[in-house]
Amino acid sequence: MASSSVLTSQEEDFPRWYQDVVAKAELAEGGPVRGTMVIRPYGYSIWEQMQAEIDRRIKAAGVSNAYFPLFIPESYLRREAEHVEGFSPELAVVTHGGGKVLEEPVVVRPTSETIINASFAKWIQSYRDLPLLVNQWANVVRWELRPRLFLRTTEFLWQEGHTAHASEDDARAFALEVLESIYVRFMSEVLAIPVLAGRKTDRERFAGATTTWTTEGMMRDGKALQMGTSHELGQGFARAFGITYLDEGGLEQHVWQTSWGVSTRLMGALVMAHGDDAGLRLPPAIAPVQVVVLVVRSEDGAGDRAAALARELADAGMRVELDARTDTSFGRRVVGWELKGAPVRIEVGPRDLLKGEAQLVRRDLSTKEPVPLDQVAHSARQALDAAQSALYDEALARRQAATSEVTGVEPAIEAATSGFALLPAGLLRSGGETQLNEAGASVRCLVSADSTLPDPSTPPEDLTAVVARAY
RNA sequence: CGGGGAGUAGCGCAGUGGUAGCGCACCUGCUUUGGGAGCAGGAGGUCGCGGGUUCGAAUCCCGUCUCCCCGACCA
Repeated sequence: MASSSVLTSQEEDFPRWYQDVVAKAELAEGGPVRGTMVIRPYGYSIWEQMQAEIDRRIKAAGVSNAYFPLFIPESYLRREAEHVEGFSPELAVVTHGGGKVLEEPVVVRPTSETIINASFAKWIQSYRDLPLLVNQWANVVRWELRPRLFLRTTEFLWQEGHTAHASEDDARAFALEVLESIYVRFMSEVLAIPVLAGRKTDRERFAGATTTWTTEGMMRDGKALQMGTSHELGQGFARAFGITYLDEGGLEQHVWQTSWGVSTRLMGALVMAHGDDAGLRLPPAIAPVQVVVLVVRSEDGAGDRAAALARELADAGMRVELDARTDTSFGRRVVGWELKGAPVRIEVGPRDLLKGEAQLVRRDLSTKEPVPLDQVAHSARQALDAAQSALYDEALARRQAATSEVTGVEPAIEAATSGFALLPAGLLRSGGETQLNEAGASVRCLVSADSTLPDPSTPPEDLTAVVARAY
């Protein structure tokens, strides 16, 4: 009867709670090789929603999808010095193929800058070929010693965009457009997670980038999660791979590039930003099942009425599932849907029909209220809209309450034990960032004084450092 | 790589030399179904692997493999 023992409570042990939810909501489980992950059908359906939303936005920005090989010649990685140095500790290298030792080992892509830029070098001849805007949806492998489902796995799924531009300004503008118009908006409007958009410090910068822009979200335990990055790559890869074009004056120029990605880590963000002790709380915009119509008991026409309601809701454009199982108790089915985070539940039983109503339950608030049968579609739509903004508002209020302004490294470390610390970056001086790292915290990003995206030209020491513990 | 643990049913665990067990999950039947139902019956294990000691090993000894936790990098 008690539903309290379904999950470890967040307060008791947040990491354990996370593991419990991922397992019991049937999102994912570990694969046979350490660090690998089986994404289960329900988890994958959420990822598919994310993909659809992100893909639509990427295409709206003028980017085309393509696909590049999983295997990359090892020599490609070596062409950009900082890039190979950054990735070599986590590379999976294939040394045998077809029963023979390979003449040149191939690496399983940890990211695709090198192999994509080899193509770009062939495709780009003239300024008329620019900008070149390409994205791919793919799996990548980065060998992980301490894996956690969705957050850090050896193999993960992502989208990686790669672009080439005629000027540094064009490249920078595009990197920032992706960050703000695609990532920040997707995360806040669809995932209902408020994020801080800022610049990475040199220490946290992507291997091979000149500037890394990031979006950082706060999880319910006060820790930060990097949710997406957009890099300015400068001309490093262009020089390494000979990506040149003739400008309007007939002069040979190297292109300026960007790359940017979000991964299945977003699944972890979704779980940890909204979930509570009863399970997931999915924002309606991303929920595979927005409304579940639950038949309490099928007697006295309740089953038929529920099925009709489900059709009505689907016709009204909602993603609906009818749960008419009679071989499982009501309580078990309720707990199951709470674990899976369905935003709205419509309960229909004989007792309700006698009163001409159904029960509408909002997952985000745990409120249950009767709704006249002929108004269910209208009420469900309203509840979905309300839940979407309520989840965002709650997450934002939580972050604001757990963010404090500090004026020194020590107070920043203290504040980071429970949330974000805003520290004038000039106060970090030489050893500040190291001191933070030794204490288990880090500079998640640099933002302007009002916590908005900083102007690219502002020197780091004039910005505000967001300090937190991070996943 | 340094330190600390663990390998027994799908999952979680108990079992210090004498017939392989418990909870959950699973199967069958009946009663149930308005917040993880009850009863009865049932299926499921080369006890990580190899060797040794012993009348007899999940248990003791030797070896070996794997996994997990804590310390440096990463979407």
